Amino acid sequence: MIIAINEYSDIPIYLQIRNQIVLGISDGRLQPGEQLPTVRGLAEEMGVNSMTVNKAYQLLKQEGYIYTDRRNGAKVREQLNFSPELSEESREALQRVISEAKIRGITKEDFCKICGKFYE
Amino acid sequence: MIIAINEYSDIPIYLQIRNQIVLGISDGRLQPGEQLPTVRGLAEEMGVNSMTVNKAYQLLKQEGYIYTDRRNGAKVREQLNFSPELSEESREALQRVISEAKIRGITKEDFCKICGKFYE
DNA sequence: TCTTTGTATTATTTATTATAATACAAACCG
DNA sequence: CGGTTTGTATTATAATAAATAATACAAAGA
Repeated sequence: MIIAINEYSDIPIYLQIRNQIVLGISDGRLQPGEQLPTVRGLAEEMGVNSMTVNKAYQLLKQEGYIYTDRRNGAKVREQLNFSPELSEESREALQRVISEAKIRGITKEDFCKICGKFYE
Repeated sequence: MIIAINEYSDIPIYLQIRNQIVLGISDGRLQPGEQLPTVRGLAEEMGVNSMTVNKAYQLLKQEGYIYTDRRNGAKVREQLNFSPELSEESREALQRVISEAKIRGITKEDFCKICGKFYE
């Protein structure tokens, strides 16, 4: 899976990496059990420091999306056993998005249509 | 309107202020044309630096939510004439939220229900 | 004139982010 | 066994962002 960063974004690189991998898992481009690039390999490919990639992997590991093995690298977890509820961070982010939507006059129905597109 | 900040949040104070004011506008706690607290007043009330509040107001002004007057302070804009579409930032944030929701097994229907709650 | 408003300026401190250069333990490979 | 590759730890440094502090200014109302 191609991971590209936007150097002009105000989102830190390590978070952009984390976000893209989570997105890849969610849309199936990364399968459960699939091998991720090595820390050094991805760092070189992206032109960033390997510790920056490591930071992203540490976060993904802590969040339960991946696991790592000293020898075998990082893999997507086979069973992503999360609770079927949004995290606190996501709920707050969603509230911010919806507050903007309301101000812009986007109806609940239209908003759900937009969500549907992201759901595919 | 009460503006409270979470000092343990990883969101900068000036953004927390900005977010709460946008939220207040969206749910009607702040009405169009309504006077906002003064920069210095709000800073003292919240126990933060006045330049931090000023930074939030600058952002809100730039985004088109409020306007300021050297003598009369800051007010919510009467006509919030935004395009009826989400900003790029909001769309990206929504995509991140939905990617997490999908991984957690939350269906599109359940997600729309959650959105409905935020819409009131 | 005095006060209050947002704003500008300058400096300093703190925290975060990113890079750099190594090093280490574990485990696989030939 | 020796060499290589893996994630990880360490230490230092640089760059940037965030927050505070202390003033000062122009505008405008009382």
